[in-house]
Amino acid sequence: MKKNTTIKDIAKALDIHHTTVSRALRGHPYVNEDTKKLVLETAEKMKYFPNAFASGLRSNTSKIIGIMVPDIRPHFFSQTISCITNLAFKRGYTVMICQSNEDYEVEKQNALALLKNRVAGVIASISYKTKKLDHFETLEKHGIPVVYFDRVPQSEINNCVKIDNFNAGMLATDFLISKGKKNIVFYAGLPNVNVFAQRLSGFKNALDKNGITLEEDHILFGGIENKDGIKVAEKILGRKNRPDAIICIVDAVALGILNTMAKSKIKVPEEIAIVGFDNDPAGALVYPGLTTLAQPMEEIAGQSFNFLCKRIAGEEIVKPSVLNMELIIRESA
Amino acid sequence: MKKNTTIKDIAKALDIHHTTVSRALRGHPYVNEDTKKLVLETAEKMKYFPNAFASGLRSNTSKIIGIMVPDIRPHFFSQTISCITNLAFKRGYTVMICQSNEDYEVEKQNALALLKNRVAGVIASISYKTKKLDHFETLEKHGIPVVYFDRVPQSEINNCVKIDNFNAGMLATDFLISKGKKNIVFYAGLPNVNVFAQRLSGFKNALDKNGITLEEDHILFGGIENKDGIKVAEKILGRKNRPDAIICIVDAVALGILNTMAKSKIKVPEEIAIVGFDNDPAGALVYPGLTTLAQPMEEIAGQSFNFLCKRIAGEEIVKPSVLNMELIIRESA
DNA sequence: CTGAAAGCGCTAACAG
DNA sequence: CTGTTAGCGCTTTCAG
Repeated sequence: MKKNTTIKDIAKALDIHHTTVSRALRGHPYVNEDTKKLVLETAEKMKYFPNAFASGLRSNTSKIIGIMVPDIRPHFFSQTISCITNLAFKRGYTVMICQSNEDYEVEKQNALALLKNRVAGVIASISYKTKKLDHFETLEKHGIPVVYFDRVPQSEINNCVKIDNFNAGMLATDFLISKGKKNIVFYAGLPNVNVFAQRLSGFKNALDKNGITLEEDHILFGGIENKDGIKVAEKILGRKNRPDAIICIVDAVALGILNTMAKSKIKVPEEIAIVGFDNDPAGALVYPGLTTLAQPMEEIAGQSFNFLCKRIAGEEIVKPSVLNMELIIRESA
Repeated sequence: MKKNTTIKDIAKALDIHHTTVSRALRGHPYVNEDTKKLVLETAEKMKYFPNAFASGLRSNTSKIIGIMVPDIRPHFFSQTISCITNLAFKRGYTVMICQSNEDYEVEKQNALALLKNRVAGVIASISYKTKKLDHFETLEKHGIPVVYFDRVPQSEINNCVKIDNFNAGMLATDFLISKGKKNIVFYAGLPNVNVFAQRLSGFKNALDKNGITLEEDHILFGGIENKDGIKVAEKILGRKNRPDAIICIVDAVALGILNTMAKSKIKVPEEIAIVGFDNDPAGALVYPGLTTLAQPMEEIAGQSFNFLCKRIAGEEIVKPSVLNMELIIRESA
């Protein structure tokens, strides 16, 4: 293990002061062109790499941005993280990624880890269980700006990028109604998850607007995994008065339903149309393909990163970004 | 923006020396129990957070580990990154994640970024285009150990966790033969990608072992996306002498084939059986479900992290970890 | 344009 | 057990 080259080493080699080397390296204006060139060449030759600790210690900030999510694995998060990482790279930032696994205590510790490392800012999507925001407040108090996306705290007004889920719920419903469906079931997943509740409100609103009365048993709750879709499908197939369409707040469940329908030889979308949410890539691979509402992931990532950059630069965000989901029409509806 | 509390602030408040505070905070043995308790309490009260820059500057290392992958988004990578992140968290590490987008220059810059931040170690899966390893050598030269997984450099002998792809290719083939299939096509994807070539060798070997002669047109090459599967399926369906099984080096392509078969009302697996690789989650959601070979992702993550911890601790890895893929039997074969 | 001096926050070595 | 001293590598004054 070789000792790292420092600016002092370069200075010694060139018999100048290390301050000058520092200046030359950073493109400071007050440096003789020749000196500068010489320094740059020598740095290259001596394999100099700046020490982020030392500069961080001085500036008390880094070229790192923190990303906090509940889980890296779902398509939505891996996709947005990937986009943000690419954007960050272009601006000379490296990303530090934390996942809470939907655990409040872990999320808290992650925030502290980012604080210790004095990240320049944080982009976060919070865990379902997070009610208290003190760990984020701590970040802000230490001058680390936080921008939220997707799962934003209810109390946060401006520093966030969110989806108009109400509108998305309407969009899905209107689309099915326009296809002549009248007997639409809405699978709302877990109660008291904001995002889901908003989609449900959109559904109700669309029915209302179209003068369709909502049947009591047309709203279902339950888990949000594939296997839950199988349960739902079986329940629905057992009914005497079968619905002619199902809207599902997550694709995983919709795919479970789709699968069960295929096995039961129910024709989709003729007998039952299905619309999901979130544009899971599997939806494009199944047959029939799943019609779904997609988050504009690149835009979400772009806006979040943009907001964060602004906040890092000291600007204030005065209006949140509210983006719409897009209907992706495939075969299932 | 509040100034951060430092150990000196605590020292001043308690009228003791900051060295003592430092010792107390780190659980150094030579500290009076009472003093220690007092310091800990005061630190808590004054909202002290250690400054990673300062300690990093001293020790020239951090509690950060770097993860380098070509792309965060594919299921395999998001899954392994997620596992590694969780393991790292338990050991007090934070992770820094870099993606190269299969670009050698970006990979190089990412390595430098990790170097600047003096990460404690790196876990890497290299880009297809990476032939020169100087950026990784630079890391090693600066005392940053690198452990490779999945896409490991050919020259790397010990510090890696890899998959026995040859064996996996055999496994898939043997399975189909055991099901009575004789006329098996192998879709080998891009030529000169190691992983794929090894799977192909396994296929050839299995045929050989079973006394089946390999037909010229039973090995196909092409892209590795879903749409390439559609092309392949169409090509095969057009043949007078249709194969009775297809092995596909990636699930994405296998799923494209499966989809086309469903559309063409070809019975799977009766008329054509299909086996994929990599256990894409979509394979579990389609009907019929895709039989596939799965990487033991948790084990890969665990071994990689384990190797890295050993290397950080100064131990040498004397034998690479070679793991086997597991056959996941669903309906398609 | 260049140099000198000081200090960011922390820890290691040494002396009490 | 505690305090002193020094220094990690860099940047920011301030003085030439």
